[in-house]
Amino acid sequence: MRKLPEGVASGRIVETEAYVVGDAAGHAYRGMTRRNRSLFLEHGHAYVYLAYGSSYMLNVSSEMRGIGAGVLIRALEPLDGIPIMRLNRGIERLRDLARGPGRLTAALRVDRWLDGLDLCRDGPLCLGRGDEPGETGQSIRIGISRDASRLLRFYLRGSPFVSGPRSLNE
DNA sequence: AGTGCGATTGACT
DNA sequence: GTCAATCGCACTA
Repeated sequence: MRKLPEGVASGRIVETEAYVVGDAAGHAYRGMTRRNRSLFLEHGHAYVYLAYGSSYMLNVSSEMRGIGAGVLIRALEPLDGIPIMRLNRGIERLRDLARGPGRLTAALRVDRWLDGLDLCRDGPLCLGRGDEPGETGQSIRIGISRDASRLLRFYLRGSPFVSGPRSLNE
């Protein structure tokens, strides 16, 4: 759930990727740096960084304080504040509003200022209860070369709101 | 101080 | 399907 001056925007997380302890593809692999320090916060904190100079990525730290690991939030099924997301994205199509990690942060207007935020407490950005879990599929991660074969991407099976090629979403 | 490179996206053939 | 934009950061010297 994202709180903005115009109102609340929220949705159901339908796709994630895990970057686990000892993961060569994870940003925490070579220790703590200025950019990745939020990955080492207690589980449930936001790690936001800029990728490719234009897209923000939203992660949730997943281990105890001092251990670097996290989960990348890759796609959202928009539920509330859809007009707000449409304005933030500059497009109309519901399916594309938050399908992809960079699109998701754009739709929710998530940027570096939210880095380090506790997502389990009431605030400008927070996680809610997961009603309707649904059937989860598993695949390799997208855009990853190191540790490429690990099945650490999780998605809601059958959801039109997940990103990635069809071959990974069966 | 300089260099190389992405956990992507949107535009285009 | 292909491809370039874009910039903060980690790395080297």
